[in-house]
Amino acid sequence: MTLSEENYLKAVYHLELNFSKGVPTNAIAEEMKTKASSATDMIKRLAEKKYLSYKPYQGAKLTSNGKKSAIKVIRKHRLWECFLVEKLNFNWDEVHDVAEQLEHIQSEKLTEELDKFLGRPTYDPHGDPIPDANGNLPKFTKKKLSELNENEEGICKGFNDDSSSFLKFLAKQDIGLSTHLKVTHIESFDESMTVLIKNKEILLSKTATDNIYVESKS
Amino acid sequence: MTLSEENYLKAVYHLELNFSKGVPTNAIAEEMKTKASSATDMIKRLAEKKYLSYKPYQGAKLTSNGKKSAIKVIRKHRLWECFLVEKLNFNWDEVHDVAEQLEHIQSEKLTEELDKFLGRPTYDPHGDPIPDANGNLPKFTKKKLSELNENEEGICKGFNDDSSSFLKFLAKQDIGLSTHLKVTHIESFDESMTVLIKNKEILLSKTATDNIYVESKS
DNA sequence: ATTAAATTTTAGGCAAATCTAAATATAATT
DNA sequence: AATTATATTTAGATTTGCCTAAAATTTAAT
Repeated sequence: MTLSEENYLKAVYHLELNFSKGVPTNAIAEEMKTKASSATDMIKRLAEKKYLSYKPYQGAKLTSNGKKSAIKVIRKHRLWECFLVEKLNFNWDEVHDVAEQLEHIQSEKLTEELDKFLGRPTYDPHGDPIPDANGNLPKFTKKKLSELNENEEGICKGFNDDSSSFLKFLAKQDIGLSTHLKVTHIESFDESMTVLIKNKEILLSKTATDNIYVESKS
Repeated sequence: MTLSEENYLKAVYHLELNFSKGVPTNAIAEEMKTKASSATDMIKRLAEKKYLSYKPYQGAKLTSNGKKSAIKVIRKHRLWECFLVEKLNFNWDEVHDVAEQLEHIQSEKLTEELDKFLGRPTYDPHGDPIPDANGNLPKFTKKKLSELNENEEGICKGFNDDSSSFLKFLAKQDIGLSTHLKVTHIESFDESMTVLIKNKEILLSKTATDNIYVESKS
């Protein structure tokens, strides 16, 4: 499989979350930052190679084979992101471009040893789950903090905004991955939230709670 | 610069050690496992881009620019080899193919942080010197153990044979990177060597001493 | 020095991945 | 339902990197 084919598979995989009954050519083209005609060409090739099923004008769907390949790439991407952040002092917002390159390195042994070296992480620095060697995702429904109700608790599992100002804000409030938190109050008029973190009560705006992902107890 | 261009530059760099007055097209083609006509094509492109100078039928020579680019790739290759061996439990003879892929990852920060993470190594697991960020090689004239005279000492800096039988042999004799050794006797009729390693005298065949590199005191 | 052998280059083609422009099919609107 | 707009596909070109076969050049040998 070529590098470009891998990238297309990944794109289709991500898009299937929003287009469950066939991913439109245009959506793929947009995701790949290319033209629809180029996307058509590639879709045809991937269909020929049985990575996806495709009928003209009806969009594309990954086969189980295609899905498996996509997940392999995603696994590598997220493992490398962990490596970059935890071992090489990268910030969350710096890892993506490099991980986009590293995810295409072909070596079963490398992936396996990297996984081991990192202590078999289950989430990447953005809080996205890392598939295991068999392609199984940890069953974890990512939920926005803003979706929790009063008195519900959760464990912080990721963030949706990588801007350095947001990161600084989080650091100041002492919020990080796997931080435990409990919603003590929700202000109805602006949906701001009072949250208990490490025995301290903190007020978070709706904008903030929309960008924090938690794993909820309930 | 494309991946293929980088590989050609690296090939020419290595070949210049043997062909100081212009690297023949055929040598490049052989090194790249491709045909002479393909090599000609690429040489022309690299010449156009000022990575090397080239006159038809006269072979190729790297420009200072081309040399700099080649050294950058080599630096990354050797750093990754260190990483694979020291952190991910690869054996010396397993690293090459993966390092061939990793050497093309583009990220100044990645290279710099990897170097730091590894403790700024100066030699890779094969004993080859690692250029620093400015392209400077540690001044170390690689010498075969077989080139030492009686009573000379040296520090083991690399091996030329990656076969697992040779590696096992080395392990059994307790010879590794940076092992100190002293030549106590050379048998003139077969050039076998008696070597003092960690207070033990060991007999090594010419075949063995030809494949062990040392940094000599003198 | 002429011929023979080896090396190198040119010419013409092919596959991957992209593009623009034109044609076709589907969806939306009046 | 006919028309307009949007989405998708096709057709034809381009670039990179490779190939084979033929032509040209250099080197070696008689």
